[in-house]
Amino acid sequence: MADFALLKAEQQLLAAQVVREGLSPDFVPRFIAGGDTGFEENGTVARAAIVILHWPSLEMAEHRVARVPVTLPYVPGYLSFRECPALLAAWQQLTHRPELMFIDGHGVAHPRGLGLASHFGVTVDIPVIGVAKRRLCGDYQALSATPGDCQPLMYQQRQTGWVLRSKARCNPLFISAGHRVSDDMALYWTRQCLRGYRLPEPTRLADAVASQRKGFLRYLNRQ
DNA sequence: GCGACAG
DNA sequence: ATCTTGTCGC
Repeated sequence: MADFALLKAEQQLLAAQVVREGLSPDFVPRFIAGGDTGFEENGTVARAAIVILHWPSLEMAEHRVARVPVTLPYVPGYLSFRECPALLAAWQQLTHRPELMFIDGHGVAHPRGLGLASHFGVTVDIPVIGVAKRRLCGDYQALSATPGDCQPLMYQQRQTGWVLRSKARCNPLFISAGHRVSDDMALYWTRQCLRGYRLPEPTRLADAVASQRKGFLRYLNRQ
């Protein structure tokens, strides 16, 4: 079994390296990436997918998948140690260098400020935004039913991100800075990448690739 | 002690 | 995350 006390100490060291600012108002990326992880072989193998999209069209320019044996069980608060290896393997296969990336999971909206998006961000040192579908920690005021509405996510009297109603009749998204982005820019760019679905395009497409949705891969290989 | 708990 | 079809609601 893993030594979580040791992993906790490592998280604290990495968390100290997280930069919660970046992306000036005039920032214009050429490529935006999206990353997500799935599992196969009864959960013994992690399958990470990273997609590269053109900005502002958000059309896919590249997509890579990496399979890596799982070394740790899923334990809330320690997810990054489970998924980072596979994500890094996919990252090394890329031929494009994105200026911004979205990852399925929390950034600093984590008990020790080091969710997957922050862990990966600090490791590759590029701007990363965390997009989670569920809350890990923190509280927030109720959201209205209006699409686009948002509320700050608070944890121990500090804002750790935003809760965003990205689409009508859908559960909200939990947006947080991963690395080299501010809370506001994380929210801004997430909104910029929304195209009518609950998830922003980078994460939505990475999820489609990682989960190998039937018909999606066939769709990619055609045209 | 009890409840919460990303993917 | 994953095992899985149809079904109710907007």
